[in-house]
Amino acid sequence: MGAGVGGCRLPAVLRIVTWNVNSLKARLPRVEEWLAGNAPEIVCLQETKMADGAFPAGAFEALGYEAVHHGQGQWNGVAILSKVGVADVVAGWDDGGPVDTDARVLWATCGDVRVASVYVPNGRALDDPHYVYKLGWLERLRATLERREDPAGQVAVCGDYNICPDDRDVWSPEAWVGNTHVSEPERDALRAIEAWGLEDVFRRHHEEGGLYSFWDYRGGDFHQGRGLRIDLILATSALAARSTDAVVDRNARKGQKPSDHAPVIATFS
DNA sequence: ATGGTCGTTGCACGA
Repeated sequence: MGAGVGGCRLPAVLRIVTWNVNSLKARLPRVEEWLAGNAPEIVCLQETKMADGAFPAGAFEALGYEAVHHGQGQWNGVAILSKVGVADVVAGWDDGGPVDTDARVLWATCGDVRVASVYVPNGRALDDPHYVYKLGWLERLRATLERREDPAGQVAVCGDYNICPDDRDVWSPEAWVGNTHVSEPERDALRAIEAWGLEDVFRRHHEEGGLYSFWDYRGGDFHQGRGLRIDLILATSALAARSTDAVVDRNARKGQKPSDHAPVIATFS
């Protein structure tokens, strides 16, 4: 597909995936298997946990993907894989602000979509300095969108936001009171990003709650249904208007050596 | 969830 006549190389259907793989080194066999079976056009990965020199670009090339990676070593790390081209790559912040040694954001234009793969800081605890870093990081992302991107264009900001947009996205809102991922400042920061002109594509297709993308490895959380929806595909209205469906592939959370996150897949016509 | 596991790298910490 995509090799049509008349010079049109864009596929009729576009699927955008976001997946926190929790170490691409540990996860490569699972990721390769999943890509071979699903073959989405654009994939945003987070927590690759490797340096750029260790990134297995050849494995993705063999599956038909052009790949770009922004890593730092053993923590963080984000990547974009594309069957529809990669252009205008921006790794990290380009706003001239303070140096951020964490590799958490990567941009590329893939076909007709401007794509970001983001790994928002966890925050750790409401009284932890890392929580302040998280809120500042989200504001920096919002300011980058405002300064550099076009809200009237087709933009997808995909990744692990480490925020549950609302209580429908939390297995037990009561158990999470006082924790990160659900606090009002975090949700306000996410809403401020959306207010620039982005929509939660999965929510567009699923008003119901109880559908999650992350389950802690501990305590059998996956089998107990104790999950969070923190992996989001945010799209501008021009792109969201093309969306026909969005799903979480829970099967990828099963079996041997799964990531603690499942891939989220949005389909566009 | 008081913890529970799995990833990193070492013999603890991050998610």
